[in-house]
Formats: sequence, structure tokens, C-alpha cells
Amino acid sequence: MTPPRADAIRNRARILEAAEQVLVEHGTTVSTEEIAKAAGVGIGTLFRHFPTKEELIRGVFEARLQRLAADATRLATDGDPATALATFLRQAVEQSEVKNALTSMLASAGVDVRDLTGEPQRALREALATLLRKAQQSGAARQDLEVPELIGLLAGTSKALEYAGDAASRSRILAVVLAGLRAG
Amino acid sequence: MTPPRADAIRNRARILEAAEQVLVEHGTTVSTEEIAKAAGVGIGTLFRHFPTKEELIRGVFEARLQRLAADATRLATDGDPATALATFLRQAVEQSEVKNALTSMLASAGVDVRDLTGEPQRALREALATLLRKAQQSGAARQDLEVPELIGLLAGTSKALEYAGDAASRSRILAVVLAGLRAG
Amino acid sequence: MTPPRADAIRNRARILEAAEQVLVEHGTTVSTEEIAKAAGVGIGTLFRHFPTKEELIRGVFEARLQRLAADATRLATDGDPATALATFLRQAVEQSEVKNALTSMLASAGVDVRDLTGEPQRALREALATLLRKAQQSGAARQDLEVPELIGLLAGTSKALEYAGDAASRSRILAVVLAGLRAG
Amino acid sequence: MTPPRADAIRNRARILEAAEQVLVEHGTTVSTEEIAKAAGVGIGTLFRHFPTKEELIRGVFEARLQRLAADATRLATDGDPATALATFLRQAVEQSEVKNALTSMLASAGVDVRDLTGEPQRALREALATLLRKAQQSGAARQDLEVPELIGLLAGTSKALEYAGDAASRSRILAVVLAGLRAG
DNA sequence: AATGAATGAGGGTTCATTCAT
DNA sequence: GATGAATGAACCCTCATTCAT
Repeated sequence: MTPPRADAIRNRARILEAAEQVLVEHGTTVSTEEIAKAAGVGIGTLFRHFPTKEELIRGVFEARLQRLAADATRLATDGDPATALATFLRQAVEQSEVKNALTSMLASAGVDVRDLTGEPQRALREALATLLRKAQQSGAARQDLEVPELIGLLAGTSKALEYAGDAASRSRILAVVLAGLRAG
Repeated sequence: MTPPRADAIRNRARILEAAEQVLVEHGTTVSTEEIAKAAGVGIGTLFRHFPTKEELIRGVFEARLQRLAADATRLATDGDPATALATFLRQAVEQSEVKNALTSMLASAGVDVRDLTGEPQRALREALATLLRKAQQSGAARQDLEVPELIGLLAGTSKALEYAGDAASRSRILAVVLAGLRAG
Repeated sequence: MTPPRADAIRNRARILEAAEQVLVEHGTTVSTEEIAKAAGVGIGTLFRHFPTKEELIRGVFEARLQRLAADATRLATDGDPATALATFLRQAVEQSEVKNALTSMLASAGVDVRDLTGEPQRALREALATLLRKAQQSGAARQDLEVPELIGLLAGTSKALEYAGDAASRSRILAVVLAGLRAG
Repeated sequence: MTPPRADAIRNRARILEAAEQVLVEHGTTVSTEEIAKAAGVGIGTLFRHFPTKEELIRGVFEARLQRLAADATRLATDGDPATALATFLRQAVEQSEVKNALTSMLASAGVDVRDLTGEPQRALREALATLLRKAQQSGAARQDLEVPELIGLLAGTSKALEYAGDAASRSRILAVVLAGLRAG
């Protein structure tokens, strides 16, 4: 009934933020205690907001999906249809800051990344669909591609970039994928 | 000094085999006990052969690398230079049987996949170098590609395929990557 | 100094009532939060009235003792001396509604039921003393019995009845105890 | 296949023994750690033998039932039919060493004492049946009594005795119950 | 006075690793 | 060499209690 207290909202956000950082850095095996410490809250507070480690991880994951969806939507609206898809992929993939792609967070236990149920997943799928359609209409992407492949390639490219030794290597990997997307 | 007993050798092999299967199926979080059970040996035996869980995982990983290197070498020797690289990538990636790519095994704890030290890594690198050189000479691969990118793309493609819903989706993802490798 | 606010009084009563119900149903291991929810108040409120879980439990216990004492007093005043004691025991023991006797609430942690200090304990002891004396004078109870035994038998009979499978079994258990009380 | 190792058997026994003592003394809320310490084993060992706290408690309980059943059987075989039942009840009830009856251990969480499934329960029921039948045949017990009531009275008497202040009080409580059992 | 978010000690349980058999 | 029982640090999570709102 009553709206949540201001400090509760703030804490939830801090936890999500810290969790993302710590999880991306150390993988899902880090202890919840570690995450709580990074967020500057007690362990009890963390569990009040996310009653299960799995739910916390899912929360982080879905927040990430939401940001991706927002990015995709923005580009689909504002950007040049011919380049928007490539730009999106570049951005999305940069964001993971070299270490551990958006998905390897969940690689191991718990969350099944391929579960496309859930609102954030739906939002991302829809935004990507628009982006892809526009790219295809302007000849910037193969006609046969569909959204699931796009998501896979997003995750895969992230993964691939982990192996790049330097910036030149990174850009060559990206070039390969982008060329592949274009090629009809 | 004395050569290992016959049953010791056999046990080592059984452990590696069982470990690969179990790790691929359940991720690195499975207990060593589980692995020992799958191998049909006591945990004591497992730890005698691999004094650490990490070393066991590394062992599985390197065995896989060795098989990859052997495949690559075979194709580099016997195959058509123009198609060998693509064939290799297809094979390598199929092998992981949809579930869990060769690298996500190590994603979380312990082993850093990008560590290219070690004999198996060297062997794979060398085999891939040959494969890549021949492909480039016959115009089947971009001139700017180097081995690290190839390894990254290998891992990334595996990852990407985890998201494919059906065979058609799989083959489109592969098509994208292969086209990208070719495109100059 | 100032008398407590009307709602404070009402809340205290609601908490005691809810606590009795929940404690009897689930045992002393239920969380205070659960009790607060059942009472329709926040935990903060619960802890304002009973600064400790133990004190809450003791509160519930003493309320129960007070009701027992009132029953005993009423029967000692109004009832037939020859049957009042038996009637009391029957009533007291029925009240716990098969599930969890008045004492098993306190069995585990905290409250020592045998602590006879405290006003409610004193009141019950006194009422029972009267009841017992009258019964003995009218030959309805053994001469050697004293109040502590009576209290023990009360608790014990409650406990015994938990094992009764049906009404017939219950009444046989009661019959045994009542006969025993009478037998000289 | 192979019989359990000697030390494993010994440890299991030590754990059960220590657990009984500690549980009877402090109730089921004591930590497993405490029990392990009392048994002189590591926490891991305790959980290897009893994978759950509940199973440990049940183990203790059933061991106790087995001893009771053995006592009952012995008395039913060797003893004077006219006194065996009373002797059994006296023994059983003394055994709990004043503090906490055999059942209050389980009063709170987990084990439902009234669950009469299980081999030890069956054994006790059967032994009590014999004891009871003989007592009834020799006129030492009411004809209408059945085993469930006997079990309930056993537990109830234990409980009642917790309230006895001194030996005299204890023996009066016992006298009441024994007289009740006899009375026809 | 009432609320419920925050806290952290403590609890049950797992699991990599060691070591007696 | 092989076995599996023993170990205890570490983990996830609960809950009595405190305190800002």
C-alpha cells in the first residue's frame, strides 16, 4: 500500500550495483557476504531485498537486460537504420569491460540465460526485433537472421572478445562478426 | 621412478573421461565426490591423480585442447585448404553437444582459459596457425586474422550456439561466423 | 506516568491472543515476525510491548495460568466439592484442544514452567489448594496429595492426551488419572 | 557390500550417545555443533552419519524406543505378571533423569512422536501389548486399557514428574498413576 | 506510539582435502 | 595404490532485536 521507504529504495539500488560489479569480476561463486560488504549493507539487508542468491543474480541480470533494451530502443528510434545494429552490438559488447561477458555471470549455476520468459527479456527481444528489421530493410543485415541468433551472437561476441590480447585483436574480432552479419 | 601401474593409468583415464562428461553436464560446481562416483573410483583415488580440483579441471581442459589440436592437424594435412578451417570450426563447435561450450566449463572458478602457456595450448596454437595460413593463402579467410582471434571466435561461437533454439538457428549462426571469417 | 493509550492496550491484548494461537499451533520456534503478522501489528510494536521473545512467551503463559486460576476459583466457590476437582482437570485439559498442551509451549527454550514465583502462579496455586482441600474433605481425593503434584498431573495429563487416537482413548486416559486421584 | 569400518561404527555410537545427553539437557534447539563437540567429532563427521539434524534427533529417539522395548520385553518374559507393568513404568520414567522426559526432546520441532510407523515403534508397541495383556490377566490393570493409552501415560507421567519438587512428591505422582492403572 | 527496514550473530549444511585403514 | 571416513572452513540463510522514519 504505502510506497517503500526512501532508504530502502536506495539500498536496493546499491545492492544491485555492487552485485553487478562483484559478480562480473569474480563470477557467481562469490559469497553473498562479499556482495553485501561491497554494497555497504549488512547481510540481512541483502537478503531482505533478494531472498535468495539466485534471485539476486537474476535481478542483476535483468537490470542489465533492461539497460540493453533501452540502448537498443534508443538506437532504433534515433539512429541511422543502416548502422544502428552494428553500433548497438559494439556498445553492448564494450560495456562488459573486457572481463567476463554479460552472460558468463550466469554461465555456471542457477539462472538459465536462455529463458526468454520475463518482462525484461521480452522488452529486449522486441527492441532487437525492431533494430534487426530496420537493418535488414536497409540492406545492412542478412535477410535470414532472426532475433534468437542475434542474442546468441551478442553473447558469443562478448565471450570471443575475452580472448583478444589487445585493441587491434578486439577490433578484428568485431570486424569478423559485423561482416558476417552483413553478408547475404 | 618405476613406471605407473597399469590400473593407475587406466584409472587416470577413467577419471578424466568421467570428469569431462560430468563437468560439461553440470558445470564446475559439481562436487569432486560426484565425479569420483561417475568414474567408479573412491575420492581418495581421484585426489591421488589430481591433487586439486583445479588441476583436475585443467586436465580435462587440456585433454580437450589436445583433441582439438589433433583435429586441426589432421585437417591441415589432409583437407582442402579452402575449406579446412570452416570444417574445423564446425567440428569443434558441434563437439560440445549444444550444452556448455568447451570454455564455459572453466568460466567460473580457477582456470584462466586465456593462459596460453602449456604444451597443449602451444600445440593447438601451432595447428591453428597452419590451418589459418593455408586458408588465407587460398583466399578462404581474411588476411588480417591471427590465431588469438581464431581461438576467441571458436569459444564465442560455441557460446552463441547455446542460444540457438533449433537446427536452423544453429546453422544461421554458423553461417554468420563463417561468412565473417571469409569476408575481406 | 500517563495512563497508556487506548490503542496500546488493545494492541497488547491482540498480540497476546495471536501469540497464544500461533505458539500453540507451531511451537515456540515460530518467529516473532509471524506472531506480529498474526496479530496485525508491526514487529516494532510487538517488541515495544514485550521487549523480548521470552517475555512474550511468559506473558502468554501467565495469561493462561490466570484463566486456569479463575476457572479453579469459580469451581471452588460454586461447584460441588466432590466433583469440582475432576471437573477442573477435565476442563483444563480439554482447553488445549488436543494439540500441544499448555506446557509444551515452553518446553524447549526459555521459560521454566516449574518456576512458581510470580503472581499468576501464586493465584493458581492458591485456587488449586482450595479445590484440593475441599475434594479431600469430601473424600474425592487422596489425602496425601499436595498442590505441586496436582500441577504436575495437570501438565502430564495434557501431554498424555496428545497420544490418544480417538475420543474413547482420550476418555480412558482421563479415567485413569481421575481414578488415581481418588484412590486412597 | 563391505561392512562399515570399525571407527565409523564407534563414531556413530558416540554421536548418538552424546546427542542424547545434550538434547535431553538443552532441548532440540542446541546446535549440531554443540552435539558434535560433545561427541568429540568434527561437524562433518556428524553430518556424514546423520545427513540432517532431524534424522539425528530421530535416531536418538529411536534408540531410546529400542531400549524401552528391550526393557519391556525382558520384564514381560522374566517378571511377575502382576507387577511387571508397574515396574516397567517406574523404570522408564526414572530413566529420564529428572530433566526433560523422553518425549519433550521431540516436543518442539521435527519429529512427531505419535508417528507409530517405523520398526522401533512397532517393537515397543508389541512389547507393551504383551506386558499389558499379562497385567490385565492377573488383575493388575484395568480391562479397558489399550496400548496407545499406555504410551500416552508413559509420556505424561514423565512430564508430570518434572514438576515434582522432591522424592516424596515424585512417589506420590507415581502412586496416582499406578493406582489409576489398576483401578477397574 | 507504530512501523518496518537494517543489522549481524548464529544455525544447518556442503565440500575440497587429508589420512588411517 | 585404493578406499572412504574424518575434518573444518565457508556458505547460504534466519531471526531476535534495534533504530530511523
